Amino acid sequence: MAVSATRQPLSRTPVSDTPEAGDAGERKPEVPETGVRGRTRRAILAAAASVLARDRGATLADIAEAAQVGRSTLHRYFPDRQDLLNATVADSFRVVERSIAAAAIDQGPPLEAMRRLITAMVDVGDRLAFLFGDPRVLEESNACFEPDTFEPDRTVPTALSLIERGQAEGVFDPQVSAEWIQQMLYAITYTGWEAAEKGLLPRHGVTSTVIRTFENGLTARS
Amino acid sequence: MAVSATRQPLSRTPVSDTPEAGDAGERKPEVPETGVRGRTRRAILAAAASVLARDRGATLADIAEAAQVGRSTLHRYFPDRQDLLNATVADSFRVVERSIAAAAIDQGPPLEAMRRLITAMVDVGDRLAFLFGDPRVLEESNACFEPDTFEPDRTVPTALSLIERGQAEGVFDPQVSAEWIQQMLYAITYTGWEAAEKGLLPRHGVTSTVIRTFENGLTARS
DNA sequence: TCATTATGGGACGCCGATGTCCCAAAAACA
DNA sequence: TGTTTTTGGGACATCGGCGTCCCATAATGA
Repeated sequence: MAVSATRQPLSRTPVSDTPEAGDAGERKPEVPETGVRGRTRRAILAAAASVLARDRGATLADIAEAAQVGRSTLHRYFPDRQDLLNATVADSFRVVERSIAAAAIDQGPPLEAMRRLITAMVDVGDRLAFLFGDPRVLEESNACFEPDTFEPDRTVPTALSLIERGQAEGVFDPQVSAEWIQQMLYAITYTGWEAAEKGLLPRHGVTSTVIRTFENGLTARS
Repeated sequence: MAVSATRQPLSRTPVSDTPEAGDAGERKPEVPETGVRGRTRRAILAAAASVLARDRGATLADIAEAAQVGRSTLHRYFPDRQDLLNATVADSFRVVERSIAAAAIDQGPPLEAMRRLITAMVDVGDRLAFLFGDPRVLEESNACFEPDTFEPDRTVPTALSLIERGQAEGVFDPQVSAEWIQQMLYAITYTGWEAAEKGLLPRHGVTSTVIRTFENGLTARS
């Protein structure tokens, strides 16, 4: 993995690259994205995230096959490999953000909020694995983020803010940096996802195990 | 990363592919591996582990450059990319095993043994990052391991045995599987190495932070 | 049913990484 | 110093993934 969530990327807002969503940004005089196109597009994006999460360096043919789509069709939607990568990053961000937003981690006791956050993260495990599994995925797609469009406040409450709030309230370990806790949050979640992936952990047990490890570590509680 | 330490690979013994070490296995009628050859060979292997740990998919030219060696020289020592990969895996195993062996994790209280183990693992962080950073690295080099040469008993005491011993003595969490603890052991160590790698954590603080997180998790202790 | 749109697969050229070969220069050794 | 070993870099062919183009076919929808 790498689980490198530097620069709390969840607080960055991707440049409008989501055609089917709101059309606030620029003119979209292209085909109004009929239902068919939207469906194939989403299928490709989902397949890309899923395949790349399990195998970085997967070929475009692999992704097309996973999406049950011809390689030409894939190229028709995403001319470049980089285009596909950027779009998949942006799409995965939206999926993850939506899941996290539903957890309302800025409300309630930090410990419970963290449990909701972990649950939300495990739910979108493959997207997280894609986004943070390889540091380069994010770095290379950084180009598609507008450095000016920083709106860290108007965005989804970040994990980091929850961590800092928890530390301030004496719930999370104040001896280590908030960034470390964030890194470990991703690392533990990723490990849980991976363990389930290879059958080492039952799917339904991932969340509780991750939460348990996050809160107690790996020694026995007295 | 991936931190996939399935099948407790540290208990497997690679097929004799270490020319400069003992010559117990087979006839080695080749050049008796003079000092020069040994040094360049080790330089290449170290560079390969280091570079590949930080960038899977690094090119052979990258590795040669990092080893301060011409690309032809690299090919002279390792004709194939796969050859280099296998040799680097075997070499990294030896380095890691040696470091772990020095920790004598089969002696003393489990908690202290674990602290020594973590210290030893952090010391060879880049080797671990190479070995477990990408599940495929190990899978693909599995071919160079003799399935018959299984000697799980005569080998270095494994982390798993320490974990099981600790669980039996009520020191490590008995509610989760030993395999999960092992996975997390690699994951936390890897995260610490990576954090230091990107300057997020001071080098000297990695070990203590990893130990702290392993033992206590990320919530504040009462 | 008919026109439009989307799809899949094949053919092709391109390019970077790989692996091989060769030779002159540098280093090691006697 | 002279011989042998080792090295680095260039030249070359190969291979696989990528990106483009084209066309017959299937799906959509009016």
